[in-house]
Amino acid sequence: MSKTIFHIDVNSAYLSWEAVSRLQKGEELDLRTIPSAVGGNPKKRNGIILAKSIPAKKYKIKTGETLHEAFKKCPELYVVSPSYDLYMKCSNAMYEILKEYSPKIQRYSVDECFLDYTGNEELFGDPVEVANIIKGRIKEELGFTVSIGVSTNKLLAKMGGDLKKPDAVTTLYPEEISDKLWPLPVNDLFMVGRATAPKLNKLGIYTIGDLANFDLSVLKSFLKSHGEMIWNYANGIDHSKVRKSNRIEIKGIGNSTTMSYDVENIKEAHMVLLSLSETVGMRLRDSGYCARLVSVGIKSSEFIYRSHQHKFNTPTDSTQQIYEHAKKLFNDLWTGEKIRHLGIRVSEFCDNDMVQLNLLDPYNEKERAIDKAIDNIRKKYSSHSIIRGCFLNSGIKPLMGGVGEDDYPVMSSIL
DNA sequence: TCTGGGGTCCTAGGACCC
DNA sequence: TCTGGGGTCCTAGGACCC
Repeated sequence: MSKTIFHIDVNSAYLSWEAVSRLQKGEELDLRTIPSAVGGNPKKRNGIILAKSIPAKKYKIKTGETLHEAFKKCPELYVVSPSYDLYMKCSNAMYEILKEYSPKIQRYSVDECFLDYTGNEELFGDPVEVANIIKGRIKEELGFTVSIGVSTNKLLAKMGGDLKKPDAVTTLYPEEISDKLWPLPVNDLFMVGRATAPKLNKLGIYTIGDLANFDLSVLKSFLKSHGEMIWNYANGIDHSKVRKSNRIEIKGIGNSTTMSYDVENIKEAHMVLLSLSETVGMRLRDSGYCARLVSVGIKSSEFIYRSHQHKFNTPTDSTQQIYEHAKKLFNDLWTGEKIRHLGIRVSEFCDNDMVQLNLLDPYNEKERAIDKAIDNIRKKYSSHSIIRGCFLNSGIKPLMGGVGEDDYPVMSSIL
């Protein structure tokens, strides 16, 4: 029996949500009606556009470009800083509406969900009509617009929703693939990105249709399993399930930062690592896991990225231990190049069952108690209510991670 | 290209074991 | 001492997503 899947995607999510929130607070101005954007700190060299309004789009402002570039194109661009707590609230509110139409919902990202509508026709009615009702309710009750794709699997629903934005419901059923999907450029296909598209072009593949009708075995010899996957996608084949998730199970936690200047001495680099360890450690403990793999990555001023990782037998969630591992990895990795960007990631999780841990772990209870106490103070007051002394007057932020602003975004509890 | 930050998955090669 | 092949684990790096 064939399934019925919806893909729901918030249009320019961050910007829409900022606009709605401001209107609700009584502001007159609707950010969506002027050239505006959500972006990182414009004074820092790494400030970039995270989302833009439709009027901003007319100035050819693109997501991901620097604020500097954007201002050159549109000097009067109105830029606001991101507020992740707000986005999580909006995302949750949308999820609450979706839940009324099916229990099988996968929260794919903060602004995207898959919904398995299979078998619910008798309860709520025709899929396209219901998709329109959902779209209308979100607009009416929450104040922002979504695009919904309707089809028989997740891939087609997602590609379908992309066909028309904003504020639209679009079907992409298997019998519509050749008309609606195949004429599109191949890089519009999910999982065909910057690296794959030129390779496909070299094989004479320019549209999704070209890919769908290309010889699979030849494609596989060039692109291995990735080739087979995108060939399936081009033909509308996808057997993945809507994985029910009111919270997504996470596999890794990482934070990284581009420094406001290139770091060239080891002491400063270590401070940045400590700062990142603090954020990663807090999030890890908050998630209820311990990790047994730590990796460290460096991006040089020439944009060359390298990483080292280390796996160990005793899982940990201690800030201090994460930092010690990170420091060792960094010292192995660093050859003295100017450092633009540093990152730490932990993965290979297991539950942080206390009893077992205390038996196995040299990381003593005192250390654990300190981490816990600090976490509680930060949760109760603010993330900067307690910081390490070494950061005072150092010019280095004591808790790094997250985009732009100083506040550590507490997202891990839901995504 | 004055190129962010947070994720996931895959592959290749080396080490090590039987 | 030279030689094998298969399996698993670990690490580095690449590619993609939002």
